Amino acid sequence: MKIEEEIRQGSFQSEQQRLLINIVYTGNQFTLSNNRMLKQFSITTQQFNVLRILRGQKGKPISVKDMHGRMLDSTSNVSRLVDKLLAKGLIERIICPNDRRRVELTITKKGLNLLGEIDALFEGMQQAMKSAITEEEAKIASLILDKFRIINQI
Amino acid sequence: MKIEEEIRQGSFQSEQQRLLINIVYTGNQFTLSNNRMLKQFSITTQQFNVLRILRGQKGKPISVKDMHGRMLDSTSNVSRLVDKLLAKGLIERIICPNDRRRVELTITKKGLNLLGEIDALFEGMQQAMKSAITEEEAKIASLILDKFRIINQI
DNA sequence: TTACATTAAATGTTATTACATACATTTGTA
DNA sequence: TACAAATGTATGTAATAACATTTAATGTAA
Repeated sequence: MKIEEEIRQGSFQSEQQRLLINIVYTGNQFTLSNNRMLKQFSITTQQFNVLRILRGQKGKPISVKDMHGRMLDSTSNVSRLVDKLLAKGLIERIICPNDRRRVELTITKKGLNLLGEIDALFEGMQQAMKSAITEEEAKIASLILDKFRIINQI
Repeated sequence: MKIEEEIRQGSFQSEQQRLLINIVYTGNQFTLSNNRMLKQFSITTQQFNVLRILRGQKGKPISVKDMHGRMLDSTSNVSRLVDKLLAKGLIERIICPNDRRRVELTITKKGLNLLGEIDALFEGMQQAMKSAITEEEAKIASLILDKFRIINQI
């Protein structure tokens, strides 16, 4: 469905404005759908993102600050996300001996196992995405979004 | 900057996966930037959206339910947004005489004036968007996003 | 008409956001 | 060494989000 049908808006000031609304709307939908999917595993999207970044580190620890820089939602409070994940035994938290201000994070086996379970569910979404648009279309859209993002720097 | 540089992620499972991350990240950035811009007018992005939908009605009232269906963030609690906007005198709220369950909303002159002030500020963003990407690019990206959104229906 | 289902809006509740601020540690410089 | 500035993390907070539930009005069928 076209974005103007989804939100029942007749017209936009410009195609660029329409795209802006489309991005925000589509992003919100994905986030919401992800939240619901992850609820059965008792974690939030943000916690899931922390876990995935840690898995991507392949054992190499990462500081709270660096984790923050890599998250999709730059306002997220990593300290508190870490608290939650620690309480569930999904990550480990070690104060860096060289610089005692720093806190290094790693994922536990339990965390990896949880991600493994979730991966299976996300396979379906991977397939759905591939049947919705081609690889070429995805590349084109990503390039346009990359350029479009500069308007935030104002 | 490319999305993989923004979030310092080396690679993605697929181009479609990369686009998904790109949409969510870009949408979050816009929302955040909007929130900050609107703060000087003491309204939130959601309240702003309600006001804009009401202005688009050109005087024709809209119910809380229909307002909900047209919002970008489908989880927003319109009743409470209405409370806030009412308290500021930006909208009016009338119980529908034909169906007393329904509540009809309209924007006040004060609300229209506020939108007018904000419009001026958004002009700059409109220009920035137009210099970032062409009309053609915006159309192409919107079409791809429209197709991509079907993956949420799973 | 009565009983029950359905619809529209409001309200309750708990967790999370979006900041601001504080705290501890380290760095740079005289 | 002393000491201000900078850095990394944690905490305080008021507002908001994400539901679940409730209230009130209407629709519908026996």
